[in-house]
Amino acid sequence: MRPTVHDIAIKAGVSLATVDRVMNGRPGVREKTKAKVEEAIRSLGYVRDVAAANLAKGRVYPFTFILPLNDNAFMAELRAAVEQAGERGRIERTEISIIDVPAFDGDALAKALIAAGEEEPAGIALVAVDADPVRAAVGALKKKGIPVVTLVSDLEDSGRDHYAGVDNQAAGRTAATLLGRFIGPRAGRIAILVGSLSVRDHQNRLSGFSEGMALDFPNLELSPPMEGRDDAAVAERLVDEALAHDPDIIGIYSLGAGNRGLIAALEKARGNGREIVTIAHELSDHSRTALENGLFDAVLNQDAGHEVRSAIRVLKAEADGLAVIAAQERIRIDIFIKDNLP
Amino acid sequence: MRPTVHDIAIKAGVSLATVDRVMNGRPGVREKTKAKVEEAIRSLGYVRDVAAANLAKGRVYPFTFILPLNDNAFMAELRAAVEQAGERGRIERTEISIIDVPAFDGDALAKALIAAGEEEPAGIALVAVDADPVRAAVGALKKKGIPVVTLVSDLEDSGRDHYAGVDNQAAGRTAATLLGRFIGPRAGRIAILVGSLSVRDHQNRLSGFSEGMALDFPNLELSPPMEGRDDAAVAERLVDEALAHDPDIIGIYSLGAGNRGLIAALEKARGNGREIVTIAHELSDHSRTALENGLFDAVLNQDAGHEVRSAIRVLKAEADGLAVIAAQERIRIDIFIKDNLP
DNA sequence: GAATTTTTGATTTACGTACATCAAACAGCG
DNA sequence: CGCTGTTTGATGTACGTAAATCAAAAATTC
Repeated sequence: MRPTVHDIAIKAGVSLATVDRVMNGRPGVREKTKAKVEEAIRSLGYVRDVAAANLAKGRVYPFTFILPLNDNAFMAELRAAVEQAGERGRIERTEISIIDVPAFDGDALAKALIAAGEEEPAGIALVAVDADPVRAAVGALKKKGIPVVTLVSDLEDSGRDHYAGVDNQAAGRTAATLLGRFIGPRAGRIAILVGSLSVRDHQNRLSGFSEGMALDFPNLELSPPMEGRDDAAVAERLVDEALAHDPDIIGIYSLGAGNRGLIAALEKARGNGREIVTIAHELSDHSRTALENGLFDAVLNQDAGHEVRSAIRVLKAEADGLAVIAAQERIRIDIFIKDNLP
Repeated sequence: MRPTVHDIAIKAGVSLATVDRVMNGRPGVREKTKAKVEEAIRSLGYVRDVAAANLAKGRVYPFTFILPLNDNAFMAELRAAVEQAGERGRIERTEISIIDVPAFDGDALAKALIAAGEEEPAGIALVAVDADPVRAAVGALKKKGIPVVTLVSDLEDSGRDHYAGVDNQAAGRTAATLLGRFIGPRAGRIAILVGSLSVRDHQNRLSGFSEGMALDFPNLELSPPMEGRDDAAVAERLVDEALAHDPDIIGIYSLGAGNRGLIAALEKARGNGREIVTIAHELSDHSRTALENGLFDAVLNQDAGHEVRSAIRVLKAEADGLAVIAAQERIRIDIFIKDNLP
């Protein structure tokens, strides 16, 4: 049977109260006694029953998630994941509230952060926009002692406690390798569709992709990136134009959202007898279908659910002043092709 | 504040005892009263505090895992995952014991299953070997009412409750697509290295691979599969011989374990100026290094930790007579290339 | 309407931990 | 030695649920 605080008390030859004092860092215990208790804990291999502890504490963790009002599938999934976590939160004693902000708008995000801080939550998660007001707002939150984690898109030099998202540089390199190898020895040009270069994740993907391409595939040349603002209509127009004006385009890397528009453009291209090797990001109903019918050759994905759960774990740990096992919180870059769709 | 059983009792105008009777299916409650209570539960949105419930029940779930004595990295990882789950089990109130059996030995496995059943555990997980005695043993366990899940390798028509592992047919197809596309339009022959065709997972991978190859890559011909018994030395010899005798081999699909031997053979081939496009299974230190230095082009992986945790979740649900959300328990086929290593 | 059975209520204990309070034992000091 | 302050013990309550017991009330049967 698993040891309890009672067993510790007996083993250490002290009272329950003293064990409690040691375990919860309360004052009034001599060093010698403390050592005895800690020795007993070690030798019995005691681990605190977290469920019982939480039950006794009755503590709840109010967390605030700040999400961009983006109508693409990935953000919808992310939002759903947060909401789901909120429901399950009743069990994990978290209480999650969501604040919406316009997408790609640093000032609005900074304002939202400050407002969120007023409520003194136990932690804040945000999808960062790379802008100085945001950096400042995060700094202010940290000064107030509120744990902050960035979600999906990071913000360097902001003092955030953790980044719950994929290594986007690596994601870009992954895309480069797959695209280059799928295309093979042919020479040609690659079009790049980004959402916005004002978010770190897109910047990093682009840089990783360019780096990987330059290194391994001299036969392929990159066109300057097109900014689609994660909007299907804009993306469709941009891709249409690019394909029309440049017959040498034989591959596309779409590193943002707005896959619907890209798919529409690719369908037209296929109608004209043109096959373009394409790699996109984020698995959704649309991108899944595109994989199945061969319009997309691969999709790189980050699991929104994993990211949200990781963010919550980290926020909780920070709130409790516990250490975070970084390796355990690493979010994987999933590669999907038509054959390994989940 | 979250509603408790007390709130339910008040809302329904009954006593706590009656609420308890309804919630735990105890007898002695009129239909009308039961309906009142259930209505209160619904309207208040009550969800049982699982942590508190488990605490009160003090129930433990003794589970038995039967694992093959295989010295390859994947099985070691699987074993480690089970052991880790065992330690964490103190919290989740599971008590996991491991039974070792010789690898690929149906009779030994069947015997172990019967012995495990004698102990009347709350559930049994096994890495199945495709043999009739095993099927019979599983059937006997089910007749005794013991939940059984297969792990990593499935066993059809055995009555097992669940399979916690990847879709190996799909994994084989995935390998075919990647290998075919990486090779490109060149013609040549593909060598196939299997562990043993007496386990379902290897059978299924092979069949998926053959199917995918035949369908999409007529330029590539398959050599008959070589059985390496997941042993590094055997694998090395087989691959050496194959490469020596057949200069047309331009790709290898290794669908079992024993990557060390394969890597050794590939290194020799590279020394002779021969580059072979290679896809293997299971991410380990060896295969990771092989990816990094280009000996492997892709590695397909199943996350042993996920599989074990899924198996435990399912066993627990079965033991409690709860439904399993199959979609949630699907194990993904991870694709790794040099750029997205975790 | 009395006897019987079924249903419900009231109350208690337990799970493992957190936290508070009060009393007792102890140490150090002049 | 008595005084002060520190350390420890003893004890109780709480968290939300499970499970049991016994008494009381209601419904059913004859």
